[in-house]
Amino acid sequence: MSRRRLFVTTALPYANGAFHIGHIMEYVQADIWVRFQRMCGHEVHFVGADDAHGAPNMLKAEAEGVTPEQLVARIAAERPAHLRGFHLGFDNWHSTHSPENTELSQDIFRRLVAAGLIDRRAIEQLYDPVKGMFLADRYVRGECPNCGAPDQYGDACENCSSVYAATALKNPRSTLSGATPVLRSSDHFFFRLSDPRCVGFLKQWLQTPGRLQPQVVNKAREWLEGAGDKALGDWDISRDPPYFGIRVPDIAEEKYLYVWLDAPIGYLASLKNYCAKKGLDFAATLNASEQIHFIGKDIIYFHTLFWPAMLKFAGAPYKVPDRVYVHGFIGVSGEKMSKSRGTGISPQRYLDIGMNPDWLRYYIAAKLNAAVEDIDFNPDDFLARVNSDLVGKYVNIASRAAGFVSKQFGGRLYDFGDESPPSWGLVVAQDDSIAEGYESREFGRVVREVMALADRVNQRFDEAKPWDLAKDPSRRDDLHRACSDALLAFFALSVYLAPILPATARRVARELFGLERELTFDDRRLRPARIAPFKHLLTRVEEKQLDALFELLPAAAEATRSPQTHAEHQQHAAREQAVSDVITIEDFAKLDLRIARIVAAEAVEGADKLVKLTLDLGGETRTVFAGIKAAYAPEALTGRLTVMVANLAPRKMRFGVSEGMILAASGDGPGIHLIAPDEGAQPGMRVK
RNA sequence: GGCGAAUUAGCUCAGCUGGUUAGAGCAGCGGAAUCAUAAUCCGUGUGUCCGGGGUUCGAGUCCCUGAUUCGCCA
Repeated sequence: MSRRRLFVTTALPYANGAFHIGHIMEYVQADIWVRFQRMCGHEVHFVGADDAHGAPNMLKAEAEGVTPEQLVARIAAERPAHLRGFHLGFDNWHSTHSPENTELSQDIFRRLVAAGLIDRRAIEQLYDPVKGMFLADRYVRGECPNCGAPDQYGDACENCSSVYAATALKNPRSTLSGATPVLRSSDHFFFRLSDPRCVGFLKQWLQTPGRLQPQVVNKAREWLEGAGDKALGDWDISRDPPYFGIRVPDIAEEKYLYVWLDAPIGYLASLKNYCAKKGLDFAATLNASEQIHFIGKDIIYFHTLFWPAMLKFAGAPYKVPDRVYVHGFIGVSGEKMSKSRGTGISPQRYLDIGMNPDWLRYYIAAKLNAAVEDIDFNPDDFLARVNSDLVGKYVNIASRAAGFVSKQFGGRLYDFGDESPPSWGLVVAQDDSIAEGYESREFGRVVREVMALADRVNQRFDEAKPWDLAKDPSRRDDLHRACSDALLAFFALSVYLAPILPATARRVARELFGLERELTFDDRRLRPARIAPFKHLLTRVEEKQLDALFELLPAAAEATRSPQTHAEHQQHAAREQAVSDVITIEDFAKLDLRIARIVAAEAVEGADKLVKLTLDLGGETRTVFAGIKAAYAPEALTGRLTVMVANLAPRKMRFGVSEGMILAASGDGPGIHLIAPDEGAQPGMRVK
């Protein structure tokens, strides 16, 4: 096979928080694929970057009292340790807030202007007069213009699922300040995606065989070929200040490129930054490489319509993506993962409590295929799978055979010469299928095949009965052959698993077989001559480790088990006068208490005690139902600061989902007393 | 609401363009073995292939319909 040159990216994580399990899944998928390509001798430039711009980052930084740059830098500082922790072999990790990205984004914008694909149009938008900024749909709430449901977001109604413009909401208010937004006009730039040139190009781009998964092509075509009110629209790509982003070039006014325009360009910026470090020519490298993006299904729209069209009409040296590989979401125990609510598995915690990253990589690989399907992380399944497959089957081969060779043959493996050792031969014969599985991202199939081979090797070893052979000096040769065969097969299996288990395979190669270089896929046929005394390669997953990983979940389970409302919950808690059992500082640390600003409060119709609160946590907005109607008029609450439990499991109530709980004191008598922080506290600050 | 996807053994999942009695791993049960991190090996599956129609000599696989779950409708 000729040497491929590959430029591989993963979707850029938003730089306002740590990695979550979904990011790690995507990186593991891409990393496995990349490692396999490298093992085949192909040249890969594998890059990522932080997605730094946009309103949410700006607001979060503001809430924390830092600049957006400081916020982004703080998040960026965490990245390397997490990436290394999971053995993710990115060549470069950069940021969209960088000179390269500014240059490339402005260049692409100018070229699109030159191509006649950028329009300037005045549009009317809701504007927050208090905050002094235009409001994206997510920052406006009001009554649904269709069904009248209260407190709906500015884009769609959760009650009647009608879709509308934020300007259509009745009694709208800004979730940032609580103020009533006003309509204001401003000029925006639009990318003319509906231009026949774009549509024509995209139709052809989408259909190229091998470029996209069929499901993705269908989805994209649906958007592309939509008619009537579903027709493809032009894309609003500029924002007015204040905005954290890249300036629209060549105009006097202060306007910024929309974060979604500069984010994918961050792929190129990271490559460019990498090329500079390596002394490579950026344009030449880009053009010589297949450009491949791994993304989640949530951002198909951007990567199959805007992104290729932008690149196409920007012209050389830019080139359109060769392939976009889409994966589904990862859930935990059947629950949907939520970025904001803290459910799911914390990758940070996984590493902190010392769990082996290869376990997670293996489990993810076992569940992944090339389709756009969601997968589920199930703790019991994880434990069973890792322990029985990796320890029970795979490592066991080396563990049971190595002792004989070390003790009886001084670590020397039998020389089979031209003869093909049976177990080894069995394993090696499967190479095409394994390679094809990796190439096509059918990792689940690879894992199944490798484990089936491990089964066969164990079976043959059993049939040879080396423990009997060892008792019969005349059969010494048979013993040597059987054990060596098993160990050679084990080595070949390790080569197969190396993309998935890089750390483990590396130890096998170095510590057992004395191979000091990186493994290649050709090494599957290598027959090492010696093996060092066996030492444990992988420990088993212990249940208590999973308990530690999920420590936050028992509380969530408790909360969902009982149908009591928050109001009752709060009152119930207050009734118990005796001081509760002693807890440790660790127990206390589980509580994530935050300063929250009540930006809106309204009585809940049909509920005696409930007030529906909209809380600003500093860049993040939560809805909480609190049983404080008896003590507080909703109007009196708006604007004040209080303390909330930010990591309380969300609870579905009759009137909506409550995403936390605010703190209030109460005694035997009537009266509820909301907790308020001292002056200077800002929304989002942690209470501890 | 419209469009789409999913629904296969207790659990996690394979089943390509329809073709013999529907499969794997794990768990369970029975047995063997003792080299190995209680790992391994052998044996063991009466599953309404979500329900209901239909096409066909033949359907988990195609069509219609219903249910549930999820997604998209930018």
